Amino acid sequence: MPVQPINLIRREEFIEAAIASIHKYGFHDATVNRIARDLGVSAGNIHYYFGGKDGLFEAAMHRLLSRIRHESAQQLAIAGSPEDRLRAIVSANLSPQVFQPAFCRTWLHFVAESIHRPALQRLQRVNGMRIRSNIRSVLRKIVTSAQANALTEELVALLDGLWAHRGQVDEGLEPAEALAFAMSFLNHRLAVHRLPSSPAG
Amino acid sequence: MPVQPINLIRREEFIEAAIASIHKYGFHDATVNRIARDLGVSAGNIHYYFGGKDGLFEAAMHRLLSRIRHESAQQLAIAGSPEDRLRAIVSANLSPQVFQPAFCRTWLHFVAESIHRPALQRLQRVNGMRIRSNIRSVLRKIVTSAQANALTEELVALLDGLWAHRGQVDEGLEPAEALAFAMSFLNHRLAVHRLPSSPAG
Amino acid sequence: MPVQPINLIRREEFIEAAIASIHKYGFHDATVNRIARDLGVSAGNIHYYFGGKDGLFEAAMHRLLSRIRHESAQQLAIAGSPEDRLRAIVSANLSPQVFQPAFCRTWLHFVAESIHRPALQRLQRVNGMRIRSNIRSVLRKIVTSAQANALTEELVALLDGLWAHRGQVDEGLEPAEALAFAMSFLNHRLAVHRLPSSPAG
Amino acid sequence: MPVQPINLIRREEFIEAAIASIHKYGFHDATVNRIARDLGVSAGNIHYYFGGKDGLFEAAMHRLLSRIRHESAQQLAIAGSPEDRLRAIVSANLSPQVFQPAFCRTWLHFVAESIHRPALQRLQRVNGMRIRSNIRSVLRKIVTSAQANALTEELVALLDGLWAHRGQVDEGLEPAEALAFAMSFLNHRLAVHRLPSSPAG
DNA sequence: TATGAATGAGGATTCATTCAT
DNA sequence: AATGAATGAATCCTCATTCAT
Repeated sequence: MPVQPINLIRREEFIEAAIASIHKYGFHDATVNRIARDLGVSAGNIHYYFGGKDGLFEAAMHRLLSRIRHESAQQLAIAGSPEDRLRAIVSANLSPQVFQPAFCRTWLHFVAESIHRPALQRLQRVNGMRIRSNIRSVLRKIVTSAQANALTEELVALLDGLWAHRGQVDEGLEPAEALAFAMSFLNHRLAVHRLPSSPAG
Repeated sequence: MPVQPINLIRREEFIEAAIASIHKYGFHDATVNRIARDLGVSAGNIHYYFGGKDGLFEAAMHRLLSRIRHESAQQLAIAGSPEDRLRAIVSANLSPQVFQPAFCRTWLHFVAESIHRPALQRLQRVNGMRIRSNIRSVLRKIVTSAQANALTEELVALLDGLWAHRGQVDEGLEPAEALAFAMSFLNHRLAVHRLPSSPAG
Repeated sequence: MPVQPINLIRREEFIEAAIASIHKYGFHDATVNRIARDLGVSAGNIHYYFGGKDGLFEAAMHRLLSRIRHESAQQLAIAGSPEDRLRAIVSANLSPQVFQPAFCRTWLHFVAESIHRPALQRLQRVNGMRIRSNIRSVLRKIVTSAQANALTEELVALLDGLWAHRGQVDEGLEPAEALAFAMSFLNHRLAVHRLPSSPAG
Repeated sequence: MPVQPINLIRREEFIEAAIASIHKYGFHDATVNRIARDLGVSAGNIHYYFGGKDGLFEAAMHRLLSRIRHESAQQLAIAGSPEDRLRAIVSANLSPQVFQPAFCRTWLHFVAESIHRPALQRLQRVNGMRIRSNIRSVLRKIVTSAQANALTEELVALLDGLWAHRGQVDEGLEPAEALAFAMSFLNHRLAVHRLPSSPAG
């Protein structure tokens, strides 16, 4: 059972085919036969390259989260102020490259399935910790630690909610719209903390 | 094959068992046999009462959404001002009665599955329209129509994100915490609009 | 298990419903539930009146063959010469009362199923012996014994073939047409034997 | 799911096993499991090769009718005069190769089942048209067109009746006997038309 | 008599997986 | 490296049958 990445290009093709199949047929109906057929190869290859269906799906989820992480890294590289960095993270999670139906839908399925699948759950948990850590560390430069914690959860929930929405409907929430909503949230939400006095005062 | 609700009590038992099974085994492994066995009856009954597995799951999703709707109605009944009504809606969606792991997890599965299942999608779509309509109508009494639209999407996304989070981890986000995050969002977010002048000048 | 003909009228209703269901749904899909539902009663009654599905179907086949036998008896009662008697038998088997799609189709199913069902096979065998005996006894008054044997088989095969045809297509072979074919056969076939010398002579 | 005849030999094995199973267990009890088990393979193969049970049965019926057609073609190839051709057709339909219990019984089941199964009905209909057309075209060279039509129906009904008989009883009507009856019919029936004047005067 | 809820065996079918080639 | 035939467990579902009411 050679699991070594002998042929990385081949693996990538399978992973993309898997994501495409989940998007096309749904998680339950994305069978190894269909994934392989859409790729024009035999189903046996999936076991050769990934050890089995679970292996392929884990690789696919890993790939999905890597793409988001990569997008964030790119946007953060050109960001300056803490607020710019925050906007970079949000922007990265909603960029047309990652915030596309196929990705959001597959992510939604992975999140739902991850509950009863340790391997997927681990990936999801690590990713959640990473993004929260990123956001929190930036926020602490702007607001108090307590406020940073709350705001982090709000922001993560908002992003997850937008992804869930995008994954549900074929046409509805375009990246630009989603970004507008998120930026609206961010601007208004941060504005309160920048004020000299509490509004309820 | 009576599809009409002949024996409503029996149907409720099956629906609860279905939700419990999805929570316990996951959507994919919540088979008719397991659901029936956990209830101590024969699998054939599911087809007798619901016409099939899909029928049961549709009824279960319907039940789930009804619970949330019912909770909202109750909380709204005692709410006075528009802001109170808004908090009532948020509070209802995060109350211990509905914001429980079994419900959030099942909801997460339903949302993911609904994409390729017209019957579930319809339920989800109607529910989404209803909650957005509720929130928007209240918000329009506080802020401008444009602001109401944006705020509605932000709030819905936040709630969906919190539900997704609660559905993913067995122990993590308690109803009280989630409510605190949502209220924090609501208070700070509305505060901006209550200010005499925009902070950005 | 009261199998006694307590309520003969009720039994007749079930039998007619069974034949109608076989005609309507086909033998395989004529389930006890469907038969009972079409009659507006509960499926349990079939077991009460007939001991089970097999009992009902045996009764139905018995009824079917009785109808043909009854029709033959009626036609034979008014027949005079041997040739008239022969025509009476043929006419009875193709009369509009018995040579109807529902009967022919059900008969076809019974014949096919009878092979592996002793109870049905016995009925079919007895019926076959009876009709052959009837035809042969009449023929012996017209032709030689050897010729009578051959002609009997030819005539029975012809009638069975016409029934099979009528059972297969919804609209095609009307009783009048079938009767014309059978009479054509009979007249021409008997004509040969009435000739003073063999045609090949 | 390859529907193309990739492995024709394997397909033939399944078809023969299907016919044997229908002969052995009856149509209703010829389950995919039994057919596969009798062949010493797994039931899944039937779906792999034929797409399902229906596909196998359609292929089996097709095979059955092909055999008869093939037999007719062979016999017709060596036939000379119109009457010889007629005898060839009759002889082909009653030859020991095709007029065997397994075939006649399976045919009987197919005919009965074809009523509610479009795919089987189409095969049966096409076959009926072909054989009628063959017989009629030969008969038109011997008798008038009107007589040819009637005689065709008589002959087809006779053959169908003989097949039905052969399919019903395990041992009863041997090919030689059936052929004798059919030839008796043919010779006597044609004799009338060869006479200078009708016997009825 | 009659009902209809409940059963459980048995059906076709799907699918990940294996393995000889 | 790749195929695709073959497997067998597991799934949903159907149905005749039973039985308390």
